Amino acid sequence: MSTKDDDQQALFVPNYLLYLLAAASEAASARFHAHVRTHGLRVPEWRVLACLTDWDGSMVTELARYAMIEQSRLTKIIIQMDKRGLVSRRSDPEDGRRVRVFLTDEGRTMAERLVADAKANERDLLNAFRDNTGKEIKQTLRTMIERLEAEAVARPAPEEPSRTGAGKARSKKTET
Amino acid sequence: MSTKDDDQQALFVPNYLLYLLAAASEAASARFHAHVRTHGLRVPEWRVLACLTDWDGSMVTELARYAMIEQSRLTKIIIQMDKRGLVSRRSDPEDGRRVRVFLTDEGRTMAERLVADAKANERDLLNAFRDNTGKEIKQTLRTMIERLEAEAVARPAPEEPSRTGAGKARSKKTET
DNA sequence: ACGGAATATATGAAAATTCATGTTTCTGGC
DNA sequence: GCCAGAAACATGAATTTTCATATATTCCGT
Repeated sequence: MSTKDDDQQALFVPNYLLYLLAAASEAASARFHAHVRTHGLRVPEWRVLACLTDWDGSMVTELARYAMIEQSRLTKIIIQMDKRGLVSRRSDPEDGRRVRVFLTDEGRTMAERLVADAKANERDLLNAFRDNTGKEIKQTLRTMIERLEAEAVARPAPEEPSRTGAGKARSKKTET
Repeated sequence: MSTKDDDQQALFVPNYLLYLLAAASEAASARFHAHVRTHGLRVPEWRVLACLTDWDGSMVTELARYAMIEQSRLTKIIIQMDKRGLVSRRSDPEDGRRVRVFLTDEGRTMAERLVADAKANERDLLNAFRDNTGKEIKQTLRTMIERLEAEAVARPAPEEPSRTGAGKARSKKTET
């Protein structure tokens, strides 16, 4: 027993919280993300559609936060989705700087179908962890996120890049 | 009360398991990832270093699995890290196809420092959830990953792209 | 009403990532 | 030993993503 894949005795990675979170997220999402791709959408696009089912007409910046996509990137994705007819962009009459994003009929159709699929998939997932593993996982994660985000604004992270001087952060374009 | 940020009553996204997992992962990692960048490393590079502290000398394919990075991408990242002197690549004498990756002294120094920082950061995180939120979170995630990966090999995901025929998956390069 | 500071998005160029496929090196029969 | 097929990496071209900044509006204080 235990010839392959180490017994991960005192290994760092397999027991590191951030790794476990990332790996769990990946593992749990893999199947559905593949499903999304069969519909001709990339994951970020699916996220946009999903967010719009909840917050149709929200502005780019908001959408970026909801969908966890950086603003500049989201702008480009939205422009593509617009050309493709999944969403429409209209500048806010109240504030000319803002661009509000709406689902088109086609976009809504696709969004609603995928959300339904997502819910079904989620049911299966939670079901597989019926015992207790998945029992309070959602609440746990919610609490986790809340606290972390609250802390993020409260304690905006220090700097301290160098310690011994060996690992000098290279300001983007140094060397090569 | 509840003017901003909705009461997320029956909203989909804020209660969707896959969203919660991704968001929790992001929120939990944000600070440390920023720390990593101040050391002139990108997240994937940090992952490689971390994995090598556990599995120094592993082959590219293994490393890719451990670090959750696609092979082709990892190859490119490793080549860069090699040039930069963080790792060294040597073809396996036992099997010429394989390329084994090792930490250089410099790489090990940086890796060990960051792993120490990561552990300290993890302590803080788990500490902040001392109550019970973070109590069994790790075990929960571990179980989750195990089951999901087991299931992934057992039930290799079906196909079923179209349902009504509306959302035809576009095979990469169809339409502009 | 004016100018400076904020906000909200858009953009461009450089770098990274993806996908499909090419190479090279083993493996297992025959 | 020889060969088809598999395995492990590397590559190239097309796309995406990133980062820094430009642009356009709105806000505010005076």
